[in-house]
Amino acid sequence: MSSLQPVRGTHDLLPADMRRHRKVRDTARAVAERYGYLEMATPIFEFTEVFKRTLGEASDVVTKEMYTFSMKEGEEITLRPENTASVVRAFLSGGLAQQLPLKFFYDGPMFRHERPQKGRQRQFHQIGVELLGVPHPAGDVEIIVAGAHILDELGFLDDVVLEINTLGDPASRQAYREALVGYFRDHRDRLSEDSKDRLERNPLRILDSKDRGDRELVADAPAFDDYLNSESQDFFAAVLAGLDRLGLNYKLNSRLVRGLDYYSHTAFEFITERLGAQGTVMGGGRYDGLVKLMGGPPTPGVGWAAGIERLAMLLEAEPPAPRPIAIVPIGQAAEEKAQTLARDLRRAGYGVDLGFSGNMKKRLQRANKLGAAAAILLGDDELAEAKATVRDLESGQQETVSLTALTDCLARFR
RNA sequence: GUGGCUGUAGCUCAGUUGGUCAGAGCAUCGGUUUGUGGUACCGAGGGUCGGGGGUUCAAGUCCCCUCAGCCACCCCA
Repeated sequence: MSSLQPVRGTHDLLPADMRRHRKVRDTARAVAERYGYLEMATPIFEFTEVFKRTLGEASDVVTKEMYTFSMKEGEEITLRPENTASVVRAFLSGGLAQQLPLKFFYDGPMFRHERPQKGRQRQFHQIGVELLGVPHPAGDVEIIVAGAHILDELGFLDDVVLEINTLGDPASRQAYREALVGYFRDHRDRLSEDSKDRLERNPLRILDSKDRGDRELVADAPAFDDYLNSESQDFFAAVLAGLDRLGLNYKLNSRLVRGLDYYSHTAFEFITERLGAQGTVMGGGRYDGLVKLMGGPPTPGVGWAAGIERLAMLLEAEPPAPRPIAIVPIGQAAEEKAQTLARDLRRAGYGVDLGFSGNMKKRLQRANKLGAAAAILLGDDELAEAKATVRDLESGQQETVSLTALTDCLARFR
């Protein structure tokens, strides 16, 4: 392997990629702010314990996907594999429990040592929102609707379906889980290898197995509905009613589950067919047990996270690069004048390209390549009269104006 | 982590049964045009054929290992 290759599963974001990412981030942040979700950021690493405790010792992420480092002082730190645990940690560190409810938006890199694939990298980026302190189904509804709103603003709500399910409250969950484990234990020999493993670590996930044999077993497995107590049923019904009221379509999917114990009630994913197997573009749910699990006061929470790379891939239009105005000096005197002119125009708010070398032809070629909207030709002829020639690079038309009138003349290229 | 496919100039690719097979288009650079870009024409540079090892008189072409990408599983955003 060449040391000049980027580390497996990492990618450089060159300007064109960056523009797509920024489009996603900026759109998401702007929409989130309309719902009152304010941007915040946590460090990209935390004490390993923060993730171990919350994600569960047995979870895939903790057992094999974390980038963990031992520091000289004996501390163990981990590059964050997701952001919810960090946000809750910040909530507790900052003593924010007095200010509920809280609404946060974040974006940033996450790290997971998985096998790379399209839409799945080892360093990837997420945007996300968290709503803390709201026990009502209206909170779930707001979170989901805000997510849909972002997808809509990005232009691909139609390419995505919202799948939703309930995991019930802890009591319902526990009862169902026991019934499920009992059922699958009785048929253990018919389970796939993967599912035998899941049976110990995360039995609910068996429901979502793609294995044929598993699916046959699942078909006759106990149904969650029979174990949902009335409170849980009412809660879910209220969430769905809220979505209905706001006109957001969804598809019930009883196989959609979350493995971790702190999850409860609502679980949802926005899924697209356009990205192959990595079709989940935004996913989240309610995590009423998390804050307490981390040692804080019992505090309900709901949120989602979305993969920026995946969303960026769905973007139809290439976000355009900024179009500068090119200054093309001809001759030594003009070159010096061009520097002060560039300064003045930039201060006036224009994007200005001033090349460092080359004759007129070269500079015009460069201006064209950059997509410059206009070129300002500065030669001896113009300088002698304190004028400049402004050339519209689209139409090819040009006119000579006095330097004092230049800013006005350029206004249409803004 | 498991299985499968792929890897030739900056990019997209062609290279037939191992023997002028190191090529094309685009891009880049130069010229036609020493005050006018985008079009056109002419020309040039650029590749240890992902890397390493092996088989052979001879390997881009066959074998092994390795790295990376892609697809699926797993997991999830």
